[in-house]
Amino acid sequence: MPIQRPKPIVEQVNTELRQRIHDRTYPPGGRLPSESELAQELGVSRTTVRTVLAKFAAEGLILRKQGDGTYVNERIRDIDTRYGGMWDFSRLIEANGYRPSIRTIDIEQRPASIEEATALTITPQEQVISLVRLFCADERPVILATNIFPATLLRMNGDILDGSLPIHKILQQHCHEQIAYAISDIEAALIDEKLANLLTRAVGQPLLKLRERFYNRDNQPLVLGLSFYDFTLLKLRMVQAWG
Amino acid sequence: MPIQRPKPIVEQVNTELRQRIHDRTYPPGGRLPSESELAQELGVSRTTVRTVLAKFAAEGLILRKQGDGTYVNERIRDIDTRYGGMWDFSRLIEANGYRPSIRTIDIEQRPASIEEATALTITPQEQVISLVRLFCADERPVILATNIFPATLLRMNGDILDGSLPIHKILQQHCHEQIAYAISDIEAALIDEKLANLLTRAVGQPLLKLRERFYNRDNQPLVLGLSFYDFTLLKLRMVQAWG
DNA sequence: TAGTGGTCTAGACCACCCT
DNA sequence: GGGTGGTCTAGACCACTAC
Repeated sequence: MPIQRPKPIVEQVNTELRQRIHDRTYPPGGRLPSESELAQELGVSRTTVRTVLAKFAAEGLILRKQGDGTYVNERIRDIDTRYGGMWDFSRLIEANGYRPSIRTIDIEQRPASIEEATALTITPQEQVISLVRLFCADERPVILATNIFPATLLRMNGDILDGSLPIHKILQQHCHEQIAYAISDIEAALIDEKLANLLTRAVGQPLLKLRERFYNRDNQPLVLGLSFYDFTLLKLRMVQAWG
Repeated sequence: MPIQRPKPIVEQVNTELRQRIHDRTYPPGGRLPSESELAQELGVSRTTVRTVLAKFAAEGLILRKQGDGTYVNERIRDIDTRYGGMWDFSRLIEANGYRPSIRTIDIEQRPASIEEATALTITPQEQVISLVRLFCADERPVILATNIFPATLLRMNGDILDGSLPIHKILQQHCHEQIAYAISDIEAALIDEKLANLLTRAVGQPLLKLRERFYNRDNQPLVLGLSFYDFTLLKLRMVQAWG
């Protein structure tokens, strides 16, 4: 396990310890070495180790007991808690034990609607890119996701969007924009005929509906997301740790 | 603003700075003093200030720009992002701008079902407490919440449960147990006749359904939660920050 | 009592943005 | 150049738990 100086040490320690938990070097329910031991072994300060362990504890991945030790949480070990879980549908599908694939249903450039223009702080005349994709788990459709962003964000105009990428990667690659945070509203909806067709489910059944807005560090709206989520195949699971 | 030594300094700084953002001492979109200035003014180390600011940044409450400064996120300022948001329904109702109230629908002691016993790691013969409550926003019913926990957890047997408390306070007060983390599954459901009656909504409309499991630091299951959530009145909103 | 995690400090150096 | 946030260190002291 070579710690390389040029890359942030905290990131390297994070990756290494996460790996050790995942590959059962530190078994489920088992105790980790003490912070001092880890610091010495990895050649970093105890503060650095604590930064990483604090992150794990916030995810519920480990349980820390003062005066005792740090233990791997066997209930969380296999849950991918990085990011909020909703950003990257492919990872979500993988975390549920399926093989992810993506079908691009539609991609078009058109003027923004009133609502879209308001949310993106542009004028209704301005052009937006609308990207509609179907995420599948083992070839079974589970999520229908629509993303809308201003066409002016596209740096390389002749470029063809890579529909296999998660939306934050598309922004990064095609627009040189970095997503800083997202606000998501979770709702429920009924399957209509169009959705039933795409998701191969029965009309009238309940679905999860996710409305998302993504912003960069300058608080500029980048993308809108509207997703329909078949929770019968895919668990939308959140872990919340106290403190 | 008196910083008292006996209580954790980080907590005091957290409270103070959160207050300043909330009461517009640092106005929406405005810039905070630099970390060094804050450290000096509050009489703490820069590390301590950074610990607090890192937490705010993770909630999306502030936006930090290297070489520039730290800014209040006007889009998040009024969103209560502490805890995951789903634990404390009364706070959730308040955060949406309503006055919360709670009606206890039913409270009983009975043997655990197979599923309950499995989830709580007890035997089906063992007794559980079932607490059904209706949370209202300005007297309008919005959440029907059922909590189930082993009767053996109750320390004071003659005691009457305080139905006005959030579940983690009940555990604390009546069982001397501290919730360390929770796992929540978010689903959608259709309103049936019973729900329609309690929530005064039409049969067949979609609802959010939350399945929650709460654990203590020893990874012992404490409580199960099953809640039906009327998202038309109450936004279930999550903020996810990148990094 | 020994060892663990919890708290907090002081300060070094770097990368980056502004003017 | 001067100030900002980003990274990292070494070490002190405390609170708690197990033995």
